[in-house]
Amino acid sequence: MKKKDQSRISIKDIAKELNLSITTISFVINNKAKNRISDEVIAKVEAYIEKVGYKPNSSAQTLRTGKTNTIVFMVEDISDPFFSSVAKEMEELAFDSGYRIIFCSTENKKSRAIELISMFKDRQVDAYIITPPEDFEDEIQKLVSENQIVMLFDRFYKQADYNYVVLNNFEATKKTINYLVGEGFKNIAFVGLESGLSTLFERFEGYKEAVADANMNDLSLHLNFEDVRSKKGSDLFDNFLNNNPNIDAILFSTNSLAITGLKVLKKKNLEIPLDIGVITFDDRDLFELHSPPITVMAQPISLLAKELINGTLKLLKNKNKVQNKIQIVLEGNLVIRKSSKHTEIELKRSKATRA
Amino acid sequence: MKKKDQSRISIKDIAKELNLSITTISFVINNKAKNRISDEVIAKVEAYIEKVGYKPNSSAQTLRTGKTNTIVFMVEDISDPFFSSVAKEMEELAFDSGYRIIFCSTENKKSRAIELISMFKDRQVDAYIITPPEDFEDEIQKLVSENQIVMLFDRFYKQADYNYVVLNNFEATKKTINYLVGEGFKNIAFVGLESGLSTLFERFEGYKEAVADANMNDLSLHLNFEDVRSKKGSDLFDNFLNNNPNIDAILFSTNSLAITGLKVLKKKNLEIPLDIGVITFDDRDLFELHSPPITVMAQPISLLAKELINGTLKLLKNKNKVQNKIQIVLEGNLVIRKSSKHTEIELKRSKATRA
DNA sequence: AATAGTTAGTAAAACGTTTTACTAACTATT
DNA sequence: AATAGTTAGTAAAACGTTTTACTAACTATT
Repeated sequence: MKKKDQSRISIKDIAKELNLSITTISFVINNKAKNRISDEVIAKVEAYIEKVGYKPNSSAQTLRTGKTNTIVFMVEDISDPFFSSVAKEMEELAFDSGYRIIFCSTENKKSRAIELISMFKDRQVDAYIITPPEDFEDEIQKLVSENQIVMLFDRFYKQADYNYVVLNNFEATKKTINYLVGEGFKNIAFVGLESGLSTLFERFEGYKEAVADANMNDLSLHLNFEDVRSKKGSDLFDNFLNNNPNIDAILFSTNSLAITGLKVLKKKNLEIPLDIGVITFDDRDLFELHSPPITVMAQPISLLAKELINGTLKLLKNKNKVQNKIQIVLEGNLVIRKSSKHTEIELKRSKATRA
Repeated sequence: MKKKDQSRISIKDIAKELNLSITTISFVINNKAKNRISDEVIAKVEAYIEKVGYKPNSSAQTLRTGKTNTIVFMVEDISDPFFSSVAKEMEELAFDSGYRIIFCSTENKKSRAIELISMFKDRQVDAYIITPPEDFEDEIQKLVSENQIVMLFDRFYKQADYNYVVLNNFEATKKTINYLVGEGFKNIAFVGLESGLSTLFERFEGYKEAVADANMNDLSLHLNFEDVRSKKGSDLFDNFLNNNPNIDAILFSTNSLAITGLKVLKKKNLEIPLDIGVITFDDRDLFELHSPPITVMAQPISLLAKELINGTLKLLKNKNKVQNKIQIVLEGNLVIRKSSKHTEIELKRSKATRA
């Protein structure tokens, strides 16, 4: 019957079929028909759309309106459970609002992040949720100055006026160290990353302040991002332990660092917490199932996802209006397990004495 | 100078600026200028494009050509490390070929998968890589009959003629069970999912055949997908162990099942492998770091990602030509660790005797 | 009866590309 | 010198929407 039976139906087809103009069809589709088009016609059009299962062509809509209903979520590494679990919850929330999330990984590389942004600009995404790699503020600034909607996640630039959703890393770390001090640990080490990123920087600052408050020394090791999962990283950590035999507890600044670290501790046959207490940022099944279970400073995944999506949707809704920046700082949640309990140590010691 | 200085530059702007037609510009952009447009003009246009940083508007291209350079990757759960690590490698490979991957999670729900496919049809993605949920063959069939490019991943429909990249689950499981038999385990249990999905079905079939070959009994438990991470799942597994006290080894059919299972084993204070040997499908940091480290039947992540992308790109390239189905079956890789070694058991026993 | 206002629509332009069918001007061939 | 072929381009239509500016036919008001 139809000329091109195999391709999708368009507004034009509907208009022809119902003997109406495409304008009328468009008005009905976009709920702009009230007080303009008679109720009967509206009903007729809606019924026909329902019947044939018409769906607008989104590239045509995008071409015309400039909107894509797409939000990009650019993280360091989508296979890191912290990022992928936030991603999954965001996907869920955004879907209900008619938005799609596109995920991608920067590998913490500036050049890759620039390439990705350039590609997404071509695709006219509506908003950018970005976990910026090292040395990226200029690019963020550029994006913002081009009137794009930008939300920073996990790390931000304190001095400037951006939208962000982050953890209170400084306080979370202080709380963690204070807890260790309270448990009676005397030489608390910090294993972090060589980095200017706010997240990592603030965690280290929190550590330093808490340690100083307790009249303890700064015992810290900082690896390069690319060494964390390599032999070099393991070796550096191993040496660090050898050179500082007095260390009786460690805070790992990221979950990847903790995994590398735990492997080394295991190889060295160091018993947790008897020989060394352990705490890490970010919760994972791994830490819960570890023997002994590892105490963690957990980030509120669901809340982070919710704030990111709500914030971004709000920015989208009020685009082109003057609006306040969205700046949200959430608190971390210390989950205490056996790896950091001094009571465990005493238990073991008393057993050893009895034996 | 320009009328609309803030918006992006278009072909029209370039044509006007260089006193050429938009056709000419388009030919140069799309490398169709050879033998048609003089070398000087080509050079001039290319230089200008470079200078102003022109990038084509992709929704206009999509509207005109029907292509989006986008591949959707629909998995069960993007926060499952198995899927997210495949996703990450695919993203990398696809990027180099000018394609973008869009990830999304079905949660193994048919209705959700249908919604997602409908949305992606509106967005005219070029290809679908799908980990289908339960009872989804009709939908896949429909998609294929609409002349869409569809590649199945992880699970497939054996009787029909689809494109797929999967593990040889049957052989992988047989190999695993044969290994356990060789180690001297006598009552080997299988913990799987109640499911018609080929992956899970074949794993169970492999188990049954291997166990029968060894003249052992089928000792299996099958949970519902939604119970795996819940208390109900743990309780069912706990009861299963209580009701079958003779079990001396377990194969978990997925990594999530193993995590649930390991938590229960820990709570019950069962020692691995002394009280019970453990093997699971899929490798994760968790299994390597576990005490004792858990033996796994690992899937070849990088190879899976490579085959998926190469296969899909090939399908895209030869679209509308007659072409063979892409049907790839990869072998699993048994990584033996202490959780399944009978030598470990003997070591412990001899120690116990000496004590 | 003339005028103003309302109702129920429509025509046409535009978003930015790609591609088909054309052409003017030159060059080579008889 | 006429013709055929080639070179180097261009005009215009089309993809499927949204939206502005218009209008014909009523209805209400003076």
